[in-house]
Amino acid sequence: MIHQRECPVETLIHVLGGKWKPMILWLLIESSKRFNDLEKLIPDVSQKMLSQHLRDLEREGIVDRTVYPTVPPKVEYSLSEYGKTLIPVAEVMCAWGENHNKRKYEEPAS
Amino acid sequence: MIHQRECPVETLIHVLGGKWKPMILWLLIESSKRFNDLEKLIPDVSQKMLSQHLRDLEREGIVDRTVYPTVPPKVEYSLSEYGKTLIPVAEVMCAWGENHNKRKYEEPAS
DNA sequence: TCATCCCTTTACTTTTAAGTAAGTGCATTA
DNA sequence: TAATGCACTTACTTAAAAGTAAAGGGATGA
Repeated sequence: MIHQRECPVETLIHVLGGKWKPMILWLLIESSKRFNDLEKLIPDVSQKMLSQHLRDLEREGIVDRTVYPTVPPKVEYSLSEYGKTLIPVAEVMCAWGENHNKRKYEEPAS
Repeated sequence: MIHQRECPVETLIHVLGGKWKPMILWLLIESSKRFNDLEKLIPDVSQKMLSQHLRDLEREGIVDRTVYPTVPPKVEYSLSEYGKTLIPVAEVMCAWGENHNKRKYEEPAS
């Protein structure tokens, strides 16, 4: 499982690597959401960054983008079937991250 | 396990987030290594970046730094006990990343 | 007629990360 | 005397990521 010269950990980190992508993924794991919903749920994200990161995730096949041709337009973002393969990974990462945050909080002077 | 407002996935990505940290972790999972070993094993890393990322990982408690007061100096970097908690996480991330790379290779025009 | 809503895109600026090159210290070897 | 090896650090430059502000398009409601 472990080779010397390649490090696929980088791949995952690259896919989820932007400043906002983890949060977007997290919210879409919960349920599909519209652009505006995400904008409201992610404090301080700019429309540009949200749009850009959603397009990145779409390009990787992780997120599906469904456009309903209504007026005003409605666009729904959801995890693709492939994107759902990230859920267990995200959960493991989440668990470690939560523990790490707790650890930092408990012993800030180490 | 899933909360609305926090996303600990970000924590992990932040800890492993630099350009070289995943590779460093990967190599240290395999075995402890010296500065020069890492430099040779990671193509194109500069001493500055290697040093900086090692210090980051040390600060997070993931990597132990052992100095042997010999001349020339010998410094060994190894995974700390805490750092070893990252191994299963890295393996899950690695597995997903490998699959993702394969997928990309198989259908580059999706 | 004018503003409104939603989902963007574009042009420009600022911030952050990474790269480059050189230098440090000290003991051993040539 | 000078060069070598190891493990860095510092100062400076460049590249990448993110932030800001504004505009667009097209139907609907006031």
